[in-house]
Amino acid sequence: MDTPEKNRISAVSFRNFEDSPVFQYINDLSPIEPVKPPRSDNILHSLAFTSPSSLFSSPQLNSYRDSRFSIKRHRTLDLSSPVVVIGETVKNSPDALEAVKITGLSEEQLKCRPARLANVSETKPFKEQLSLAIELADSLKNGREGCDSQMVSCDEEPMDAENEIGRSGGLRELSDELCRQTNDSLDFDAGSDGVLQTEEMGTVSVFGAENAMLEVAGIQNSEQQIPKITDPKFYSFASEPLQFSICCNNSVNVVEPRGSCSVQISPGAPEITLNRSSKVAAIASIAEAECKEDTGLQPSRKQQSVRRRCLTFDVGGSHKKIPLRDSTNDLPLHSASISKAPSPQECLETSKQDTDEIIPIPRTIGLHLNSFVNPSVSSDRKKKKINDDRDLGYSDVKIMEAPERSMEGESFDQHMATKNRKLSQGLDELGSCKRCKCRKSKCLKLYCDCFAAGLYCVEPCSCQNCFNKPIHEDLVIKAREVIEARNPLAFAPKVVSTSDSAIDLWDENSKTPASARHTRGCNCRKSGCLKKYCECYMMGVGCSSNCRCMGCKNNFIHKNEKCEGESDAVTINDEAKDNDDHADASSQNEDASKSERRNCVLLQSPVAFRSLASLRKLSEL
DNA sequence: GAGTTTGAAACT
DNA sequence: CAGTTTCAAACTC
Repeated sequence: MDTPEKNRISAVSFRNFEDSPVFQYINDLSPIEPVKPPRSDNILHSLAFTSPSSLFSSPQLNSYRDSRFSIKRHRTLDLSSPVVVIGETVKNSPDALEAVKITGLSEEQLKCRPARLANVSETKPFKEQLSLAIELADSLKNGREGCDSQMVSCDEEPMDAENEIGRSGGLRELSDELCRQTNDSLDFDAGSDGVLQTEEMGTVSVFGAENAMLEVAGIQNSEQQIPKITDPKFYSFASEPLQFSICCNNSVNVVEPRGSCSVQISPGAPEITLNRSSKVAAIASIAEAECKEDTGLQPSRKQQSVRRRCLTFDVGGSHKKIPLRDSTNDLPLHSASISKAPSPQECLETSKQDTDEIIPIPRTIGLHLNSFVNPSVSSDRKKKKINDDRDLGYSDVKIMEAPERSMEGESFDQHMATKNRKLSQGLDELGSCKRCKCRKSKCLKLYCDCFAAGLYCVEPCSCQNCFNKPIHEDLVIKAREVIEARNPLAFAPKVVSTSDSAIDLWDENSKTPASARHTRGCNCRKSGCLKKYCECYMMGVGCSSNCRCMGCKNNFIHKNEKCEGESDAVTINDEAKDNDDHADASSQNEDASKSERRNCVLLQSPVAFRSLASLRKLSEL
């Protein structure tokens, strides 16, 4: 607790930092700010369609996301806890890697609170600890080179330094970052998220999440690894002998298990510690999740539809296994799963009971749904990946073996095949794979269907020079920002209801969005809005007054008209337009009727279908 | 599969 | 804001 004596010590120790230019810089940074979740009244517009994930900033349904805590990412490296931990770790144990990673982890968490700095880092001067950290990170970086190619498959594209950081994962990232910290600015790139990345709206990026899982599995560097999972609400990670945990509720706990110290930085904060046995917990929980998925405990389609690019596995939310990812998708496929894990509250309780026992891992791992992709990838490849990992010294392949053991007679291949089928089905339902063929846009413009839909490109895509991949997450985000700056609604659903009630939107018999309309309308000139060049037609909605099309024959039914009367179904817009088209009326009417029937029967676009499915589900709630 | 058409997106 | 260019999907052969 904050006794006067402790405060006095803190104040004295803090002076060690004040002289540091680094600290001065940090001190000038803006404080961390919580991000308010979107209002629920955005549901109708956001849940549907191609609305992006948390990676993107467009409003979206937040039903399954814990809105209690969101962190706005700051592009700064926090030097408070990292230095402390590194200093302690270097001094006390060979678990240097943990310390380095902790350095990265704390980036998001602590915004340089002097009191914390003072309390925790009494053992070494700030500069000394920092230099130790840099030295350590450098040495570790050199030792990690061989792992990079295994961690992620390289893109054919050369990567810039920024991407390189993101690709290589936390260690190199951290090392580079640390070096940069000392050499020039303290700018900490938000995209270098190998170790930890939290995103706005409280999710963790795919990249960060998967790396987090790697670390949970202890895969990266065998014995030196610590269990680590990240959560915007609750970060906890540990090493021996130092155990270190950070809570977002203004607390930092440092536990020296050998009994030397236990520093409670902030009064009232729960003490959360993890140790290496957490790896066992991770493995067990992942295995459990694998089994559960096969027994049907998968998230509903509704959840999937809401969680697009980055699925979030929040505290209090349902648990969703993060599926394996194909190596061609840039990220490791092993251990790319997170499973049932208790809430932080449960974590606290468990850890209090016995920190040497299996410690639950805090949840909230985000994942791009595209990681579901590539169900066709053979399990042999996955196995090969595992073996490769093993050859590279990734010790905890148990994380993949666990489901095999748990399957009682079902082979690994069968298990994977079953899972892949399910993933494939889910993928099809969501229409997640756009299979773009972009050549020049780098898949970072709205030309790219994948990008426009808030999806990463995946293996089925035949795009060239693609940057719309998790390893280029920074670029994706930036591209997104640029586009949204130009048009804030660029990523908004293109089809929205014109009705007040979502229930009205869905014609159960005809599967028709009776009141759905393209928000911006089309501008077709030659296609008559009867080909898929026309976005209205593509989305399965009729042209409306929003459209500026010429010779429109996409005579959809307006909200007050009935579907059965196909021949009568003429929109107001069409009436005006049809005045220009009387010469071709007879043949066109036939086409129009076909179009209407088609529209009434099926929303051909997966996006539109998904959108309406979401609306229908919403109406059922 | 190559070439053409089309309209949205991007650019000026 | 309008005109032009770029782009990738849709379409045709």
